[in-house]
Amino acid sequence: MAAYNHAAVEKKWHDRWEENTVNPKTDENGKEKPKYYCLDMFPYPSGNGLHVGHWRGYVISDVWSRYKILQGYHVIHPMGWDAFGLPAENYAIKMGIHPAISTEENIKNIKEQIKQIAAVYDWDMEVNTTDPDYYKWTQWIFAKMFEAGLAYEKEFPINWCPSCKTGLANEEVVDGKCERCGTEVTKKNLRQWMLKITAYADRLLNDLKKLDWPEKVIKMQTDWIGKSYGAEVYFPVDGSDETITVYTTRPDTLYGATFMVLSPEHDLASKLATDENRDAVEAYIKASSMKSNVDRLQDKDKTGVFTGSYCINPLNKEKVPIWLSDYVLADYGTGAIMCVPAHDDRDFEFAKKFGLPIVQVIAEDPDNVGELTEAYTIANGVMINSGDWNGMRSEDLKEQAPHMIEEQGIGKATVNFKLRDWVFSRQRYWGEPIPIIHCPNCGNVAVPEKDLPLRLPDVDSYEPTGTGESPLAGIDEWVNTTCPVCGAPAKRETNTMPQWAGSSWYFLRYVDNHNNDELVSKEKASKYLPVDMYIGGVEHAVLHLLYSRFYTKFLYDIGVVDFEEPFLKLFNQGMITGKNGVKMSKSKGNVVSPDDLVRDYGCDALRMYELFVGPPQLDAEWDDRGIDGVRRFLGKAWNLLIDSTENEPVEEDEDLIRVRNKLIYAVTTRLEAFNLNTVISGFMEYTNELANLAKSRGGVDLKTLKDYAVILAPFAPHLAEEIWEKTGGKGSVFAQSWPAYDEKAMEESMITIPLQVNGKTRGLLKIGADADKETILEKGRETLGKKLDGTLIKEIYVPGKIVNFVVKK
RNA sequence: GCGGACGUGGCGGAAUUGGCAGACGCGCCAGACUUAGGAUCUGGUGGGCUUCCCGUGCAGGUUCAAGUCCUGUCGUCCGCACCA
Repeated sequence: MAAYNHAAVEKKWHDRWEENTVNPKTDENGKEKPKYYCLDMFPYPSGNGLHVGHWRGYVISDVWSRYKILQGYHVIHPMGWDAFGLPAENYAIKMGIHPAISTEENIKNIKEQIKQIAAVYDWDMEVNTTDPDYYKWTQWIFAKMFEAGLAYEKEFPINWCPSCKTGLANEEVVDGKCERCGTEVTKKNLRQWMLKITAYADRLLNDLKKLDWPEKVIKMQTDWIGKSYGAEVYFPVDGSDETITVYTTRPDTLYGATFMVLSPEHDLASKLATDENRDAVEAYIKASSMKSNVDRLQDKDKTGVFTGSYCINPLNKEKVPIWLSDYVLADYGTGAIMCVPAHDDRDFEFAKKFGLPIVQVIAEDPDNVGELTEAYTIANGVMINSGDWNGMRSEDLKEQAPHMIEEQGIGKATVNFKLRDWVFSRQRYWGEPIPIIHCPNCGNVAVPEKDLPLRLPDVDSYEPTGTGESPLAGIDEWVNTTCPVCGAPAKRETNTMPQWAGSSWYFLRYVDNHNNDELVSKEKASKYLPVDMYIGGVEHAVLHLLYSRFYTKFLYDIGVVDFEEPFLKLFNQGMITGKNGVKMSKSKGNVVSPDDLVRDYGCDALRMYELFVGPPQLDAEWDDRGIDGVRRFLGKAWNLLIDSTENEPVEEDEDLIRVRNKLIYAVTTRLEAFNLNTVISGFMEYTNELANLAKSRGGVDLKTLKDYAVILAPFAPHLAEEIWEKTGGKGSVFAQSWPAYDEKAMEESMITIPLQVNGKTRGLLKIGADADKETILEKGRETLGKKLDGTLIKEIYVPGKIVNFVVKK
């Protein structure tokens, strides 16, 4: 028998799969809903290729898909290309190749790399976001949103990446830096297309409850949406008609409001400055506008300036001074706050710094109120210094105050969200043109459906301009058009969409990718969707995953799909890192390429090692050396199994049946629990046991061989096909069904019971599995002998598990 | 500061309901086969003062029995962060 030659075996089956002679065929018309598994985001063809970290997600989703195929499900496991956007465009600019050309080349390369993984993708379902037949529907969705009033234009200071030379969504700014390139984000006043994702805030929040997603991601989305309950309160400005409206979550502390702070961007900011304070106020407003996001985040020392004006506290009619400070955010709530220094850390700090009065209105013990050394921030106590409210419990008042204020006409109950509308336009070339025409008579008009796709024109210069204009703005013959409504000369919108536009709905298109009349047919959408399990890293928790949910809800509202959530279950796999947990990247020089490993150890070995490195949901440091162990295991399995097919047939016996069942049990239950790393160790453990049995028997029996081939197939498909063929099996191993296990057959005739004295193991008792309690205790006492010296107080026997003697010395 | 996850041999990591801590693998040690070994195979491998004792970050607690449950505490990593 020849030793395991992975290269020969893998080439053989790779070729057969390519020739399509033995591909797994699943039953399209099975009675159960097909299972749909998908990677969290399809790859963007960047030109860098895949590293071993990318492999992990692909392998996990493939193993699961193949397992479900073997269980008889019709499995949808598609793949496609997220090819618009910055990475593809930046690569093209760097290489000096038009993005359309470099994208096509990169797709070809990365497809070859993905084929190395030997995953069962249905390439007939392939989609590509840069294909006009695809982005026709990306544009169609935008046009529908425009019709529904969810896409609108607005000019305001947006996040601007000076390196990428484009505007960014809030979700794309991480620690004040560009999510893509790490450059510090600045503000730029620009006319933008916005998507009104805030209109869906409540639904996006509430429907999180329906999802089988990791807690962490649910939490991140919940925080990002950031719903809070409170009240708006009206503070008339003393000696003026103006009123300042503030938002507060603690209207119960209204009597303690001793000053007001407006953000420097507030409409009234400079208006409120009295003559003697005007210079200081104007200087402060100017200084704030110069501050970058990062400065504003990092510099937590409170600064501020007094306007000279006062408001009237609507409850106690006290005069309270109005200040400006940049710790108040312009775009949250009303951009103005009432300050209760006694019960808010930030207000406390501000009051201390500028010598403003502090009035405590909640006390743990009203009869014993000392001076506060820090803010008392929890609503847990009795109201004091609060007029009619004195004596009430603050936790009750916190609930009632919004309505009491509303009845008095000095405010109203309100909810607020941190979620902001989505800055949707990009000043870049490589994206879907926004299908809007600006008409002097009709205003903004959506490009009619019959004119979609609105093709991205070829240009000579596709580099970003940096002026806030897209490169498309320079193409007069494209920009100038006529209004589809009135026929007047009009101009096209020249901004493009962000990369998220194409990736927010691609999972819908896979199942009906050639449909020219609809985004997806109703029948196919309801037959195959939503996605049963979505697999990927945590990095899209508030980007892609939030956007896709929003898109899906919108498409539900306009009747395209009949479900509101796209991904029922989400599995977050951990990242594969280089040494010391450093993220793999070209610049760090710690990228491990799968190519050499596939050549030297085989695809099957690499697939199994990707799982064996650690629990799939945790990060794992890559260490090349570990793959030796998996390769040795496959060699052992080969020797055992192929030998057995070549030697005299072996009859099955009790021991072989027992180990076979234990193996199937271990693999099945661990797979079901998604403990993929321990599935591999289970294979190793029981393969060693089978090898021991095989020594005296000259091999293992045919049933064991066949079952082994089937359960190995999701993990090491090449080797499994080879074993299956050698056992005389017909067709592909993937046409077989997953074997059942018999728990009865797993039982041993002799069991080993640990004998403990006072909870510490002091001996072992090997005894027939049918021995009764008395026998076991007696034999146990005998075995331990003088280790039991002392007074025996208690004997505990847990059937089949353990014996514990409690002895007093 | 808030929220979450995690702390187990030299390393990656195992351990249903509390029931033999360290499965499986890497590495290391010894041996076999070899002209050779960074190939392959076999055996060993938590620590110690080795008839016995100690060991799952640390300190307590509950229990016949704790990696697992409870209280406190320290550390690492991640996410959010002036959201009123």
